[in-house]
Amino acid sequence: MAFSPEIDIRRKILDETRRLLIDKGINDLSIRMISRSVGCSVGTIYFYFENKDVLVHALIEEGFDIMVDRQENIKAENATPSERLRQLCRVYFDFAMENPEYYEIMFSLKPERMARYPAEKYRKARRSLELFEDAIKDAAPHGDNSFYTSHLIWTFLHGIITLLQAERIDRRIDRSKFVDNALDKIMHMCLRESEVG
Amino acid sequence: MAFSPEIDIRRKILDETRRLLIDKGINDLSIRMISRSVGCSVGTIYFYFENKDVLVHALIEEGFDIMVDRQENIKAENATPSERLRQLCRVYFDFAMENPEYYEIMFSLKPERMARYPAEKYRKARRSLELFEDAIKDAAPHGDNSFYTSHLIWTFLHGIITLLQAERIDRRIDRSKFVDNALDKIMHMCLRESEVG
Amino acid sequence: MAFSPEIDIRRKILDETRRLLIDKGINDLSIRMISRSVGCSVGTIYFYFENKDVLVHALIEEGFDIMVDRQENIKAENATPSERLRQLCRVYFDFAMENPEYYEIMFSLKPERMARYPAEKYRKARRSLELFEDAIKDAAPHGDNSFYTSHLIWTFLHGIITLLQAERIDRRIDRSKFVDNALDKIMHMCLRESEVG
Amino acid sequence: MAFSPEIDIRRKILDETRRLLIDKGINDLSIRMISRSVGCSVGTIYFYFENKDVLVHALIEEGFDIMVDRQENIKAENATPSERLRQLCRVYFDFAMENPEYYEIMFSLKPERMARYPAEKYRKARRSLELFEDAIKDAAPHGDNSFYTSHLIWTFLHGIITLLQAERIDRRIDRSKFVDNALDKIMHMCLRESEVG
DNA sequence: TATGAATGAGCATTCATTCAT
DNA sequence: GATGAATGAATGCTCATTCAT
Repeated sequence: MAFSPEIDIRRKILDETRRLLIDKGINDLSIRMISRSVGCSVGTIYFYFENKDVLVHALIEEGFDIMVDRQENIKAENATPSERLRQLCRVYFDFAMENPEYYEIMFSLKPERMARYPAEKYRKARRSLELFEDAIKDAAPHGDNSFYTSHLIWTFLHGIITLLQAERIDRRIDRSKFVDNALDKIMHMCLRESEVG
Repeated sequence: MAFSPEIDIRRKILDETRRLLIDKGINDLSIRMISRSVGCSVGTIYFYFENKDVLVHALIEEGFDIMVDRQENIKAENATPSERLRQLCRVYFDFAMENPEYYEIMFSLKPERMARYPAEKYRKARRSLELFEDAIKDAAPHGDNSFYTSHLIWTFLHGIITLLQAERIDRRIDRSKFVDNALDKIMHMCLRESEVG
Repeated sequence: MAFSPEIDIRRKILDETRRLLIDKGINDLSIRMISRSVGCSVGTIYFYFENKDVLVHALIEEGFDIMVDRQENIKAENATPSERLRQLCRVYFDFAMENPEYYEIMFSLKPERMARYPAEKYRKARRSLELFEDAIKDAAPHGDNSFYTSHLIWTFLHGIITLLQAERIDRRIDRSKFVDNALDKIMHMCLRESEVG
Repeated sequence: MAFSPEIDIRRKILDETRRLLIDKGINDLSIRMISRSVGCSVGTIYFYFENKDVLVHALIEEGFDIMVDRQENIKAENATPSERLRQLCRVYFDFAMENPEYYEIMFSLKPERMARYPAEKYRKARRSLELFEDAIKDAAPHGDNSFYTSHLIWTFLHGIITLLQAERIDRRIDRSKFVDNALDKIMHMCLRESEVG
């Protein structure tokens, strides 16, 4: 009971789209390009995805699935709460740097430029941030502004990620040290924030 | 030495392009549209600008001119160095929020997706960051990592700006308070960084 | 002798097609749309109808069935022959105005632009005109040009109908009065035609 | 000072469009088809005509120009008023039969299926009908319902024309006699109408 | 019977760019 | 300097139709 050579065209469409996203970006991505890459007709794309936005939405969903899955499966039984928070940040950062195409459509698309991401799917998108919140609560249990703080951490991470991906960070700066240092500061901020603020 | 009735078509092209950029965004900006707006032929655009990328580069340059100009003209004679640093951040943030389309082409375009921004123009682009560095040196004269710190501040600001512009920040969060709070933390970080690190 | 749950898919296809024809028009009617409406696959449509033209022919046939049925079932036992003729005209006119999309495919499609309407089906199409002929014979029994006259009446009715449907008739003209008046003239013509001509 | 081989592309586009309209009809007319026929690129069509509707509108205008011109230039100094009216009808009929493509877009397009014909152009479209009105006033000066009557005549002519063009008229009917006979009746109607009504 | 996956050609429209004048 | 005519390739998307299962 062998698989046909075209194991799963839907899958192939998603994969090729992702691949193309990396070097073309969302704006220069076209259905025809994808169909050429996949080796099928344009019509076939439309058979699996109602339109271009729906196809991109499917990829966004995948991205959140993968990222949140990684975040939830951090193995750190003996780690201190603050070590866990730091690992969460690392996982977020690493996911972004390893999957710039996912990251771009997940966090950089301006809503006015494409159909609104369906509301029901937003829950998963929010899950990532909730994990930050939870970890902050654990690391600094006396504070109650974990919601606020999680956004601070997130925006900081996002800034580093996007400027690195846009190649705007001076090459003299050691990327790894920079991130570690930034995370140190984030950690510190969070503790003070929760203890004091 | 009279001016021709069309004082400066090149100027007019840039002005109209800027205007169009602001309400259409870079991706919906077309040469034809610009020529229609300016009231000249497409050919004329190509007379002054080799191609679309060159025109966009000119816009990027203008963006930096405007922003750096604002940063350099902060009037704060009696302000403390740290107040000045804070104002610098504010000016950067405000420029970004008031000119999202400029900000996007200045900081979010991925270099592999368009003709390389000419090396000589990068100097002006770097000038903005140098102003941060200088302000940090003043505010914390004993440290020597102002280069590093300026990048930290910058990435933080950039993260907030881009997530706000992509409408990813929860609406429950008061934008103004969030930014002020973030700036407080940035300031604090910088001083400790410079004093201690 | 139980019916299958899908009593008659062919019937359902025709019904949905008719429904769609009415609010979309023949040109915006697509096989896919029909299959979606019916709840079957496109293949199923092709199982019952060789191609789109055949399906449209079936619709034309239905149109003639409905119209001729109405014409034949005029209840007017005590009416004079000329009153009956007038009613026949009214029924024709009303059918056309109530079912513009039907009327269009029945009478306005140019034969060179689609597969020839099958010869055997033309009989029913002609039936409508024969009813006019019969009525004219009754109303003016002495003439023998009822064939000719029926065409005159028909073309007149058709002209009014199509110009009304194309919204070319001045709005100041009261549609109902206009038609009544036209019918008066048609009647008058027919009598004279038959008596004199 | 010889003409270039492409005397006037705009003209050629209009001519080819007209030619294609004859056997394809408005619904199966495509810009690509036209460009192929003309031997130019699609872009060239769009250089001369903003879009498909504008191109068709230009043809409609041409049609009215030609038809009204013919109607206005009837030479009939010694003719009686009723002879003049009859000639007007003849010219209308002949124009329609000789130029079915013009006639179709001039009088059969349903407004919901394309952009509204620009209001300012309607004046010329109405001119044709006004000529009928004037002729009726001359032929039957005592009546005052020439407006109404002109519509009657027009609808009658239109019905004959469209059914002939759709090849719905029985071949046994002699087209020329049929029209003459119909015109007789129309004439008669008009006189009575005006005298009596 | 009925399906669903797939195709290839088509649609109107827009684009950056060229080039003779 | 500046124009305007022209192109070829691209865009997202829809279509009638086929066919192995």
